[in-house]
Amino acid sequence: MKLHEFLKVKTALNDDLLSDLVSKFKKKHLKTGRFLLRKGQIADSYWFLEDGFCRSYYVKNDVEHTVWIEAPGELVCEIKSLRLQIPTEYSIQAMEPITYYTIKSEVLEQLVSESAELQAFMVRLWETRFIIAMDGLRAFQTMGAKERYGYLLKNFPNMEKLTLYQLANILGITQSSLSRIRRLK
Amino acid sequence: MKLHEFLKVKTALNDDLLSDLVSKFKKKHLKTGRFLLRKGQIADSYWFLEDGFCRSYYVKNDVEHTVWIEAPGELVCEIKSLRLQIPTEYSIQAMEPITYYTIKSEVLEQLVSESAELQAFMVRLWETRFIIAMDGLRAFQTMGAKERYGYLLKNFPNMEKLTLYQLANILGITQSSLSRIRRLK
DNA sequence: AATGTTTTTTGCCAAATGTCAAATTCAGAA
DNA sequence: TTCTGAATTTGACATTTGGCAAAAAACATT
Repeated sequence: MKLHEFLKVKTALNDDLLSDLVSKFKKKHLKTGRFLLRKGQIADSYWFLEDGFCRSYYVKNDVEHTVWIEAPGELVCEIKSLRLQIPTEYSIQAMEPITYYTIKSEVLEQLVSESAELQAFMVRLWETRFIIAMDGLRAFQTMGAKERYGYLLKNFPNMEKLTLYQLANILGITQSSLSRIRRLK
Repeated sequence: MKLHEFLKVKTALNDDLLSDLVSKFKKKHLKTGRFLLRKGQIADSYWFLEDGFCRSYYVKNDVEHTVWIEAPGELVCEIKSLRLQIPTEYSIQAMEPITYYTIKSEVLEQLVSESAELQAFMVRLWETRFIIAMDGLRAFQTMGAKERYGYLLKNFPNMEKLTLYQLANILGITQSSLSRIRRLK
């Protein structure tokens, strides 16, 4: 079971606590195109993606902007909506049939508050996300589109899963620009 | 004492633990232009900025790129270098005479590991940073330079402290472009 | 006030990216 | 295979942004 492995590797929980934690998750499935979260909802869960990719997108002026891709083996959470209790600006959609485990945030956070190991895990989780986000920001601040494209592919090979249009969104450029960038390299 | 207030508000520590924690920080000062951290060093501390602003910048091809501004009342930490134990890519420089408190990461993290309240505080700290970073990423992905400029000023009025050149860096454009954007608005 | 330094603005032109639409390619369904 | 719809590429042209250097403005020092 991937969730079990994930938590075993990432936390220092003993087997009892680990099993207890895992048992609090519910296994679910989603067909291609269905949503883990839809714009306007208030997020109240964490999801562990076991299998299949999702993409997060943002809608502005009736246009979809894909902002990120969620890969199997990741603990996914729309923390802004969850923490501020505001409707989320994002939709998280299954790009293919997915298997995931879900846990309500109150349940997870109750467990977290009772376990130093789990708290440490959460700190690391958000630290790591923050580091990745800051590296991305710097890519926008200091690189042109071509260089950013190379950076993204090198560090996130998963991006190959996206359509040209979606990948261009993530790079902050148009699909025609990305197509031309590809041609020249 | 600003540090004391900061921790009192942000953590749910009782007065004893709070005072104990505060006592582990050392108060320091830095003159304008001096560094909290220099490129190539391995970060091993957290800093609480009590007074005065700093800027973080990144050097690429011998050119400085200001990437962010650190304001009084913030707990500052170069988490990538600290966590991965790699030389930092950033320099953090005092933009004016600053007063700050410093604590070694081992010391803080030891205390954190012993206190559920402090652990919760650290989780919130990095969650919040992550949210801000993701909003910034989305600004790059979905806005042009003009709109991004408006967004930045509205949400981070501190940016007024920066020179045109530094602000342009943060926006990912050149100073001449920013100057032109300003003229038109 | 005079001087020197830094910051900002501006002009000129080049390069990058955007917009829109049509052509082409690709992939799956029939 | 053939057909169909989606994805990608391409062309023509507009707009934005960059690079560079000089001019102008703002600031600080004497």
